[in-house]
Amino acid sequence: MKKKADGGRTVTLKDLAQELGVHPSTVSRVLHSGSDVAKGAASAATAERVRDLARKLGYSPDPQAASLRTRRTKLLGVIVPRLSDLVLAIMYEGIDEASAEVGYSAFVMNSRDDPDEQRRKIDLMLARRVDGLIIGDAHLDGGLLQELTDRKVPFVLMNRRVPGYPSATCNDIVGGEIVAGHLWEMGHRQVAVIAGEPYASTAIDRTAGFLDRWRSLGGTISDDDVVWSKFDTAGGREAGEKILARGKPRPTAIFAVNDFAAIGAMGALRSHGLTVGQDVAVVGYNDTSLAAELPIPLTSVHSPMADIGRTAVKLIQAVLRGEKPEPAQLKPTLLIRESSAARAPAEVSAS
Amino acid sequence: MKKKADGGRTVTLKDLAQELGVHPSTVSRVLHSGSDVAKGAASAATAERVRDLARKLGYSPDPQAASLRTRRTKLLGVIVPRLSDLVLAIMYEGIDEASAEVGYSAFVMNSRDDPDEQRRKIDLMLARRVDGLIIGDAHLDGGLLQELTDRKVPFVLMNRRVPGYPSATCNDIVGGEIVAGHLWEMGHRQVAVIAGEPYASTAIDRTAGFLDRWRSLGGTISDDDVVWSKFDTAGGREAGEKILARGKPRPTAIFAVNDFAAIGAMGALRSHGLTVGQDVAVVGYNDTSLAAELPIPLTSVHSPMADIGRTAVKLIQAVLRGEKPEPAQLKPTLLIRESSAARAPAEVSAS
DNA sequence: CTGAAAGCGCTTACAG
DNA sequence: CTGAAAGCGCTTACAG
Repeated sequence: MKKKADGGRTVTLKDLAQELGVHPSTVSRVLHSGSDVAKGAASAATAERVRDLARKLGYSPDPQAASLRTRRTKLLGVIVPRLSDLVLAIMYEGIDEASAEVGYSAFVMNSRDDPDEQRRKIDLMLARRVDGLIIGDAHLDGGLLQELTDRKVPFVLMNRRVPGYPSATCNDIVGGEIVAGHLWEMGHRQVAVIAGEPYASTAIDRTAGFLDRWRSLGGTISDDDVVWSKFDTAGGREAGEKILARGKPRPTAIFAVNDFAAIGAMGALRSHGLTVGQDVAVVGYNDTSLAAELPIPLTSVHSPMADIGRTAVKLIQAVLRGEKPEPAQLKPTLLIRESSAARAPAEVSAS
Repeated sequence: MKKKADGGRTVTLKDLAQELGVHPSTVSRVLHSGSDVAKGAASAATAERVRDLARKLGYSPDPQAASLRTRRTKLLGVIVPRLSDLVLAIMYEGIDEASAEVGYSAFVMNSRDDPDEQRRKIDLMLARRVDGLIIGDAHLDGGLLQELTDRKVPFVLMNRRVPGYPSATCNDIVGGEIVAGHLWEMGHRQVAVIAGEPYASTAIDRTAGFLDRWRSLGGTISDDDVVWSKFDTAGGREAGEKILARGKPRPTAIFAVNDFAAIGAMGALRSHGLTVGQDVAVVGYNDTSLAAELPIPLTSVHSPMADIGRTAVKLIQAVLRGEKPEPAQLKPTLLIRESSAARAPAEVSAS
């Protein structure tokens, strides 16, 4: 743990210099040179004495002082819709780890997907002088992003992408395609999609991937088979109710672009006396830790959430070095579980 | 949004002073005086000119520079077991909001309930020079806390308490009592507890509250009816399996001290062909957003998670003012749902 | 009411 | 190889 100098004060560079009888600048130089040799910073002997004492006294440099001088805070700002969304929480865990590894610290804030709040939170981050931003709640219209670009604020997107900007996401189009292939193969021909929020690329891409593949397999699916919804459980339940209330034969399978929405849909199905996995197949997305452990385990597209967060950190580092990194799209994989493991029921009556 | 000066540079105090033809210290004084009158800081006229220009140029003070001078960073460090634990994520949302309101910013880090990691993360926080710590993963043995006290690091506990230290928690003893009362009233006489991790006060208090009330109602419950477990879904499933495998009549009700563990237990029950809410009642704790929306809605003790986070911020502020605040115990309430709404089944065969 | 100075802890050219 | 100085942007007694 961090040690204090005798007086109870925190150890400073000056303390080290004084005790060693050298100039503070020498100490600083040594501590910034490669750890083995003191390449040009000081004699090998001096360097060793400096490093030994620093270790002994538990010296840790004051980051605010350093950043005042270097004009870099080693701080990253992260904006997410909600940290209580498990998906974003896990991405943030990836960010936190990866940024610590490269000497950065991260702040997170919630925007609740509200444009005013996004602005407000970004301002708070910039007021704290973060070196760069990781934006996990980008909206497809993207006016805000253009503004940030104009103002030369370094940022990358995570979780949701917007064409033209660096981003770390799951390849959601492929994810949607995989689900279509799976359900088609299981014999389903009547399906519905709980599509999420139309301003989010995750929703758009997963849905588009699904529809494209479905149609290319010869399937038919109409506009009212696609129900937009909130990403949470309540939103999924609502969408599920809507699907069952359309006065046309109910689908034999439902693809929800998010596990929580899928769980909500499972609830709606059960309220109507339907058994998930038997009467209606359900597939979710993200493979959150819950999916495998639900009473009826949920088939879900696994997306490498922590890796997406880690990748976002790599990308922002590149941006801070002045590069323009390509969007990274990480690979999804389907995990088939009880909720969609049975073949489609032979026929379906109007619900 | 933050404006830049003409040269693209960030606006500084000096810029303001220069443009107004006054001394930087005057600007600083004005900006720190109460917003209406410039009590002693400058003439009303000067004060107004300063404030107008500051607003016009979008001046925002450099926090690292200020903190270098004031020796306070307005930074709070928060340690949690896992941010991907919904309960902690919501508490953190409360912290984030409340600290922003008082001009603080918060960092979060995961300890995964590992003592070495707790130390490491605390060191990282202190290296960043946080003013104080909010610890959400305290272990009851508490050696670490004594150390922090000795080193005069300001901190408060949240979520889990340890006697003798300031903390913001749910009144978990009362929470456990309420559940015992409810299950007793519904006619249950054979019950089991999925108790969580024995190093966490949440687990200990909820279990103890339950057992005490249960016995005072005349109920009997033996040691092997209490199964310790991890707090997550997988842990709950395991514990559920263990309860069903004991070779004695299965309980008619299970109290899991955590919603996720409860969901896991529901899964285990279903695998054994049992229907939750009919064959076996299940009660969880925290009333996470999922509980109400599950296929079989889960009875759960609501704990005011966001409020607990907000309260922790209030407490740490008090500690930073040199006070010694009393532990705050927020009130739980029971929400009865389908998983425990039916009366206990009349008789139970060995499972 | 306002100015001038000192200094928080660090880093970084610049000398020598 | 090492020292000395300047300065990052701010705040805070201290004068006047």
